[in-house]
Amino acid sequence: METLRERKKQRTREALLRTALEMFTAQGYDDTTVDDIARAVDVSQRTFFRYFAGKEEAALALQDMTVARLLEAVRERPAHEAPMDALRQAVLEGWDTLNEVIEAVAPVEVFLRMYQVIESTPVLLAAHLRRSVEIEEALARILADREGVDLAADPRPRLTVAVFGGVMRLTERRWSGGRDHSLDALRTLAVSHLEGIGPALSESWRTH
Amino acid sequence: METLRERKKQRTREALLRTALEMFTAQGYDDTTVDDIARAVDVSQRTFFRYFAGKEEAALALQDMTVARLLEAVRERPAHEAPMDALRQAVLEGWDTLNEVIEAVAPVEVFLRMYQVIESTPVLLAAHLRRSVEIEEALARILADREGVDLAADPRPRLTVAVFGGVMRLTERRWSGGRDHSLDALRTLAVSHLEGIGPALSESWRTH
DNA sequence: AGGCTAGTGACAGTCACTGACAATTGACAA
DNA sequence: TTGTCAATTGTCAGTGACTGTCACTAGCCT
Repeated sequence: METLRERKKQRTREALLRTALEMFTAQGYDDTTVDDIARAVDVSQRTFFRYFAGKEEAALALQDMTVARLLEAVRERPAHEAPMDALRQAVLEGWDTLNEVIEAVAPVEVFLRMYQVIESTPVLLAAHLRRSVEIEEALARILADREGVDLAADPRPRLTVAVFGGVMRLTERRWSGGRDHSLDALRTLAVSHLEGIGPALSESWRTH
Repeated sequence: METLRERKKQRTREALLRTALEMFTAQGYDDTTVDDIARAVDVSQRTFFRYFAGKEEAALALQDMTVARLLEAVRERPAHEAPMDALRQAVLEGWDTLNEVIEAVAPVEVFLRMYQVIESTPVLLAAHLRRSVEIEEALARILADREGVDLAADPRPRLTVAVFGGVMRLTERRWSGGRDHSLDALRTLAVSHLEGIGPALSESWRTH
């Protein structure tokens, strides 16, 4: 059983996060000050920064929660799958179980809306991209492990992940720039992009 | 002939930029305040912000100067080249003529050292990555134009650029994390990575 | 019950950045 | 050359993210 103190902390953190996400999606990231959030939760601004390293961290918290799951999913993919297939399947799997991961904090709808906010807020997009670099490094390690190659000597794990990551970021961008902001549209677009890598890399497009 | 006023402005801007780059590479980005830079150039802090939208813009100015050249180079690549080849050749070409572009402001050495600073400074790396998104969008437009396809309907231009961009960012990262920080090492690594895309995407690595 | 300590609020300070206004200085015509 | 206009700059005040410090409160544990 958790102690009262721990439960209180948990509640404060969740209140801050929920309020922050609500305000970010409602009035935009830049137009929401940390003071606003703290005031709405009725804690001091200083307390906000005791729970989150910065405003960005709160904004990206939901996306962050899905990362651990993704890495796990890749690790658990059957060994016979080609690396790129394992990555694809793991991502799709992650989206299927999205709700289980974030439901304690926010509904899937908020997760998806935060993606729009991220893509349309330069400073948030920048932070998001920087984080994906770290995720890609972790993925490369997992792939190297899975395939039994030496990450220091063999560039293929990082290369595969770089290609995959580039395509996934394109997917995020086009999805959030499009009209259909459903999870299903995201899935469809991702699969279509991943299948399109081969054709796109072929010699010329004009000979159709 | 330029007017005196314009020459003065030019001189102020270059002094600010040169000083900023010098301080960034010498003592790090975070440890250099805008006040430091302004004081060193003997202008007010306000003036710094009249020449640069922010501290980041000064830090990324050199890298920015090479972008226009890169886009031009892609446009001028022979039409028979495959899209990915055109991108590769344009980048290599850009590095060959690097000095011509930036010599008015700083030597190539500073350009290369700023890359280390960017890669090792989270907030700068984030800004750099965000900018590459915009560059990729421009590249996709150029490719679509070159190949005569409709960017809105055909995902191949963006897909190609996404893959290319992912691999180039991997190149930057590994280069700056390595030992040899020469332009030649960067070239070699880029070529090796671009050639490795195919093999990395193959079914399995274990069958060698 | 009372000491210990984690968690918090209040306060002061730094740094990036912005708006407003006054002072300066180059440009240009009379 | 001189006076006017406009561009450039400095000063000042303010906002917002973030950090260090310190005293205080409240849960914890004996």
